[in-house]
Amino acid sequence: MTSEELNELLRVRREKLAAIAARGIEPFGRKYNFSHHAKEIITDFDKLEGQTVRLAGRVVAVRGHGKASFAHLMDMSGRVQLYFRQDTVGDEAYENFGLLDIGDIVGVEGEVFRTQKGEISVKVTSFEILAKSLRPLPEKWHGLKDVETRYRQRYLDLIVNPEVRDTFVARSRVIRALRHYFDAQGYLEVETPMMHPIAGGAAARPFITHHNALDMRLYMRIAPELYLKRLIVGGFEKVYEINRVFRNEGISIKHNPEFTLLESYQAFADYNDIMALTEQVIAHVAREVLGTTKITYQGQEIDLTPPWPRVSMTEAIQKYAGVDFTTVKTVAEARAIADKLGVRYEAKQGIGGILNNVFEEVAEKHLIQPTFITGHPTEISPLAKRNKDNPDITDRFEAFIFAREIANGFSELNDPIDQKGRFLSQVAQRESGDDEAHMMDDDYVTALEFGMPPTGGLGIGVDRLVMFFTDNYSIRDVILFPHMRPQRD
RNA sequence: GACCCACUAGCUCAGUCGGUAGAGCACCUGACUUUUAAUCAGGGUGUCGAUGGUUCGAGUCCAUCGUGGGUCACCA
Repeated sequence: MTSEELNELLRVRREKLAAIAARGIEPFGRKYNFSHHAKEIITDFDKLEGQTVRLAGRVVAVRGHGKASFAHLMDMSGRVQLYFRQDTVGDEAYENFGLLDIGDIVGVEGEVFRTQKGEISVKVTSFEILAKSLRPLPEKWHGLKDVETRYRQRYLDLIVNPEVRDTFVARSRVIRALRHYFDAQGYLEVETPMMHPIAGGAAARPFITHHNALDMRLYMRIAPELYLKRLIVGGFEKVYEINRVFRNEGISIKHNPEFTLLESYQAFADYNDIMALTEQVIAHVAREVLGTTKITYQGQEIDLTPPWPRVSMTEAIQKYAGVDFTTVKTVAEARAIADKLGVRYEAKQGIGGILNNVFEEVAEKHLIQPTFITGHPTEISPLAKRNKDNPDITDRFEAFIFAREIANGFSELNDPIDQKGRFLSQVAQRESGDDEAHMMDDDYVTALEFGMPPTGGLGIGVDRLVMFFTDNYSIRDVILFPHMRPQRD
């Protein structure tokens, strides 16, 4: 909608804007010193009754009654009723009141009182227009439902749908609780590069960008992992980072191209320590944010109280498909099991890859209550330490809640020779067409050659965690501005 | 990337068999000094997502495209 094509609703507001200016009033004000928030007027009424208060916020409803009018003012805390009387504010100010629209930002001064019908209100003695609103807000009763508009114009969603504001307040509290937990455990919060010459630490396609002055290709990071472990080599014993990573993949109810990942590393620990850390930190966040470790997600009761059961990947397959994968020695045998279960696999996949496919197909959907799955194949875990008794699997776990992977951790591979070999086999996979396989990172191997203590590492998808704690079904509902295509005509 | 669904007023939604655009809220005009989804009287404000096609006639049928949602694939 261009300015040349203003419809009546927009035109009327522009006319009021001009009328306000013609009266010598700035329609876009400067500052306003407010004394209270709307919610305080309600909660502290006994103390504030008869007192003069100053509030600032958005007019969200107006009910005119001739020479007196009611309105509702909304600020960050909530809303409170305003009462405007011609004989209280004066004739001129009451005419100015007539130029207000729903959506305008105002500052008001007035006396706290209770109306005949019992609603706590502020009897306005004077007010200022702090910002004229030139566009109508969505409807007061049904709110804004159109999901496209909600995401593209999130500010409207936040103005009109209070539960959306609650979700993002809760998101902030989740992240704060995570930080508090790691800080209290003696972890150092660090920031590592967002732009990487080599995109490592996860199996994912990166976004590619370019540095002009250096004339070099850079990748937006897909994980901070390899940098955080360099810090462990450097002598930090406990580090964590909470920030964005970027993966050039499809968008879905569970995926946004940029998402928030928490990674932590603890020197001299192993994956068992990290499993304990995981269930403790998630339970801690639940208590901090919700006051309980028993949550309801999509109508399903979920008990986050530690400890969570530990089940190996092969045990889970045994349990849910009745198949013993531990005896498999050849790819042919693995394929035969997959075929029998109707699980698809690719030609390039070995025993480990097929095992993982079978697990995902037969077991994952059963993992509603928090569960640690352990013993992931070495083939799909190029950065994890091999199990002492079985080199084909790693000391790794994934935590599942509501059939969704919420955390991933392992004993970090600190043997540079093994790591080099793992990279080489990843490179071979890349060369055979797997563009999600790892790239060779010689600099990282060099770091390991200086000696990295045995280390336990953890990654938690923060957005998904927020989804659980706010009972949201789509990741878009816990990301303020989810990725969208640009609008076209 | 594939398939399915949706797109009508500022917002939320109706729209029958293809017959020329509707409601509530919002908005405009008027009345109203304790209302609260205020009320009362009057007013419809629209490129029916876009472009083609079929038809005497398309919001409606067909095709292509766009955007969004869902399922699948990939991933956390």
